Amino acid sequence: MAVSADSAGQVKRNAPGRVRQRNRAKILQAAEHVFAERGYDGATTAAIADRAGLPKANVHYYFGTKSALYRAVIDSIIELWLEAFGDISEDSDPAETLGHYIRAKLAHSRERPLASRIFANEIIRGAPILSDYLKTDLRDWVTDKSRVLRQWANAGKMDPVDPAHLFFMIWSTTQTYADFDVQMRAVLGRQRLTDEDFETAAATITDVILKGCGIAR
Amino acid sequence: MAVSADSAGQVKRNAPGRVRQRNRAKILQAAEHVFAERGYDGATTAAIADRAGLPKANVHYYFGTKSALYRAVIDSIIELWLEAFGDISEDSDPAETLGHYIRAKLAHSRERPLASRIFANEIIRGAPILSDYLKTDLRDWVTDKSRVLRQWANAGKMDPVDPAHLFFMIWSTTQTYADFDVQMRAVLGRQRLTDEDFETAAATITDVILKGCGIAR
DNA sequence: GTCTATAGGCTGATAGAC
DNA sequence: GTCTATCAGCCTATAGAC
Repeated sequence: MAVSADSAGQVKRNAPGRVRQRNRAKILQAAEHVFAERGYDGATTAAIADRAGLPKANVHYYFGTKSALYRAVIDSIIELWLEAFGDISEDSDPAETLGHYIRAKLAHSRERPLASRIFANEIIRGAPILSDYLKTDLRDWVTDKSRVLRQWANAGKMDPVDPAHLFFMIWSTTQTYADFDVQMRAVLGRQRLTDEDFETAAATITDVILKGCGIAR
Repeated sequence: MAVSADSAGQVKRNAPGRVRQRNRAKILQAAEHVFAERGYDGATTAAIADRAGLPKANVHYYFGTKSALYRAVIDSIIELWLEAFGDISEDSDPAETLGHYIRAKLAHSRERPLASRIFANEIIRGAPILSDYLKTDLRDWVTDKSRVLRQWANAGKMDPVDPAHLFFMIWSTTQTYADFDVQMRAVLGRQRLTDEDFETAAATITDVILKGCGIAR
């Protein structure tokens, strides 16, 4: 079906690999939905194929096994995670830096709730895939940034709050808007969380945490 | 096999219903473990029966279906949830009341992590079972307690922080110690979270949130 | 009340025609 | 490269002997 590249090796339309790339992307996107909604065991390759609009056999053709597909989805999520971590350095202003970090994490919860839920499911399951990442990359990141927070505290820019537990607070308060979305909608009586809800959330979390850490603004 | 009650109706050993009650309890406990570790779809009745030390057929004999067993587990969890909510009333002292509430929620995360994880799984799945509870009991609780927080704010006892979002902060920061236990152990480099870790967590969350809400102590 | 044996359905995965 | 047809295994649930 695909039209090959011409004699010069240049790519025309439907070049080999184009369909492949598009189908892989379709499957990955569908898989993200289904894994987020049903968890690893609850997700079926049939449901993923249906959502992608492809026959089930193609899922196995492109990714081999369900487990490999899950890994591919997890990998794409981890990339996003690292981006969201952003820069926290000694010279930057605590209020601005932490405020920006909190808002970035919250925006991520809003824009990529599926990624957040898959991550949450993976951790609750005991992180069979992500265990290494948590013990290396994430741990190193926290160690590194903790140093910065301690320097801020020494310089009198903030209270001496335990850095690791402070990060746990920031992560949990922001991720809960993706993972526990249903609960918040029920409590707030919304069909969907609105712009205003997210603004109130951002303001509440930022105000409480910055003030709670003794960071002047 | 069971020895019946004697002629006076008094219960001797192995009275009818004793075995039933004990086996039901064994199955419920096993189910809590397996549902927490694997999620609803990942849990199998065989795994639950194995952990309970009973043949698989007994699970169905006592609870009928897997779904009914899951509901029974969820019901027992919700009872615990409501207990943990405790009393927050207008006359009580904000610092003491909220501090106590935060510590109670954190203690619950430590003592009943399985219940917390099952609850988290249920919410992430879209709360098929708990939806009604969230929209009624939980919503009413938040509405009720929000009134108290607003009164505290009007009386100058705390900042006018949005009550619902403040509760979301308290829930997420405390529950994360159960749900994301693996992540914290990886970051802190622990095999298990220690007494000291939980004390640091309690102090950090309480200090930041109370100070962040402008509650004097 | 208990438990073995088994039915019936769904799942991940693949063979093989196109 | 694509997709239909199909398999082997596991899952929930139950029938029926004890």
